[in-house]
Amino acid sequence: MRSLRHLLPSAGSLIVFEAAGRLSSFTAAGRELGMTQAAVSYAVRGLEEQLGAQLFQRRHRQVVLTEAGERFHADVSLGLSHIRKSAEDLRLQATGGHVTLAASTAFGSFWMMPRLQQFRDELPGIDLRIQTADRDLDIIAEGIPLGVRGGEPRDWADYHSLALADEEIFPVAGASYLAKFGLPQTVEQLATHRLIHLEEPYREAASWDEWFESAGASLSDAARGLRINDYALVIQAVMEGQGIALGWRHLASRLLASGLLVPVTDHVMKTGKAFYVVWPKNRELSDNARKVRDWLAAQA
Amino acid sequence: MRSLRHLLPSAGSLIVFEAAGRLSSFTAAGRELGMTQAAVSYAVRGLEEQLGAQLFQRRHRQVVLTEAGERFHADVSLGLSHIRKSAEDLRLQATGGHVTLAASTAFGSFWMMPRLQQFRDELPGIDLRIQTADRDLDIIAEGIPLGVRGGEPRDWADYHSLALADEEIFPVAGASYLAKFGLPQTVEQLATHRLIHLEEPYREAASWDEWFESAGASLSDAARGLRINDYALVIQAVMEGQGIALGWRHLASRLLASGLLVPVTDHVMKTGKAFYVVWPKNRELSDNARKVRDWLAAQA
DNA sequence: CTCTTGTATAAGCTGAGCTTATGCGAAGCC
DNA sequence: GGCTTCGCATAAGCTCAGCTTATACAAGAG
Repeated sequence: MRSLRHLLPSAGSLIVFEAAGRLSSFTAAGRELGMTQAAVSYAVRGLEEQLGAQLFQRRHRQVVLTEAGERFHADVSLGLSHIRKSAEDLRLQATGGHVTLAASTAFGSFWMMPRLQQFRDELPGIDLRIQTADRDLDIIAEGIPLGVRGGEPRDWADYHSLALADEEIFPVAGASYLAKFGLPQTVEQLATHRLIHLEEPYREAASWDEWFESAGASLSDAARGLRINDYALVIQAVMEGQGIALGWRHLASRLLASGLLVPVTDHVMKTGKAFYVVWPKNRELSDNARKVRDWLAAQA
Repeated sequence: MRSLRHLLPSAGSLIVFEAAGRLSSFTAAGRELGMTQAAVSYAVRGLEEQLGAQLFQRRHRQVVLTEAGERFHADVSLGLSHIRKSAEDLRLQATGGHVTLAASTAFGSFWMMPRLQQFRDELPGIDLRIQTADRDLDIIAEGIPLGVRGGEPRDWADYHSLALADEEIFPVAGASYLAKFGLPQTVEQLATHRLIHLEEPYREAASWDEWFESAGASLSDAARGLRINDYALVIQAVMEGQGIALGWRHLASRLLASGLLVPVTDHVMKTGKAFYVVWPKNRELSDNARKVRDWLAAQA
């Protein structure tokens, strides 16, 4: 089986051939492709010579496909249109219509979803796609224009970044839990309640131990309580009254505002880290991706 | 809708991309395509830049398609394989396996068919295709390598030619006709019989008038008798006893030898013309086409 | 630690892929 | 019939896209 590279004088001559056959004219094909008639003539002739078959009958001021040319044209036309559609989709995704944002499930659910209507109102015509994952995606490698990450920008040498929110962590409980067990008034009381622990396998997240330490206390039995490996599920459990969990302000703020979640104690742990929208240094953002980035930063 | 020519850095980069994705290696792709690894790297990078999307993750000693790259690869692979198949078929037809011979229906039926087994025995492995038509095809324009024509080579400036048979014409009848009406002994008697006239719309063929004139006689009522516009049908009618028709020696010889046709009178009209195998001056014959040509000429 | 090997990239080369200009011929028009 | 139009083929010339060779670097393997 021979490669097309050996079968053809150049792959570009296929594109030229397709246009000439469709338009029955070398001059019209040249116009469409931004070339001269002479270049089209040479390209078609090169193709005919390499394939050893006459593809066109040359008529007065016109060319007509031979029978063999007709068959070949049908196949080439089908193949190229397939490829063109795909290339256009890919380019659209990369440079236009679609913009993909890679983020955690929790960010998607609790930060972006409550703001989606606003996003649509302010940036109509941009098709935003959230790609969630249980780890921070290598968006450079994946060809995704934008991501949201927690941490410190100095750890991401290949990325630009803009801050979205500082990392502020405090306990949150659901109303039904508090109605049943009462609201803890002090850090010490809190330690006696049911605590829900987040255990993400890939992302580093602050734990209850760290929070109590930041409050100048200690948790005597760290093993007690529910353990869940997805923060979105943690929040669901809290709202259903299964216990108290640590809340990240930027994620919990909408739920707090609506009363679905209630802050517990007045101690807030500030890690010094923050959440950022990031994008690759090695590639220019499309106009739309830049707009999405700027919109995100404006929510800070 | 943008042309592929504007969407891609070069169409050739599609072929390179297809191979690299299939082989997960720029070095292996270069080997297959007869290029260096560096050229592959540049081609893929050009494609990525033009499309604005990362197609591969670069790993140690390996490349892996991104999700976007996978989708694009599937489409490119499908499109290119479609085109490759077609190009291979076309090239095979033009240069190898298939050889097409353009000829009249009569030549195909009465000259070639009786010799086909012999052809196959002597030139096994060549797929000969007879393309019949009611006129002499412009085989240069149609991209057909060989043709059979009656006439004079000086009328075909663009063709080479080799003689197959002189044009010799005499009346032939079927056995059932002769059993019923008797065998005409003289040209004058012949004139009283049922004569079948050939009226081809495009090819110039000798008529009964011409034949009688060559025999020094005249046909008093040229309108009398069956008129048929296809010589193969003329011969069928003769064999079914509908009348007597003019026979061309090179076409009728096998039928005469088997007794299906009987020569009438001993007058033979020689036009000074002949039948030739012809092929275009502007293009080299493939090996197989040359073999077919030589085989045909050897039947003379 | 050394070695292997496959990707990226710099520097340089060259001929494929055009361009401009012109010739030719088939149609159409008057 | 002569004249005009215009689209294909082809000659001559140009140039930069598409390579090549050489080298740097890094991830694995042993």
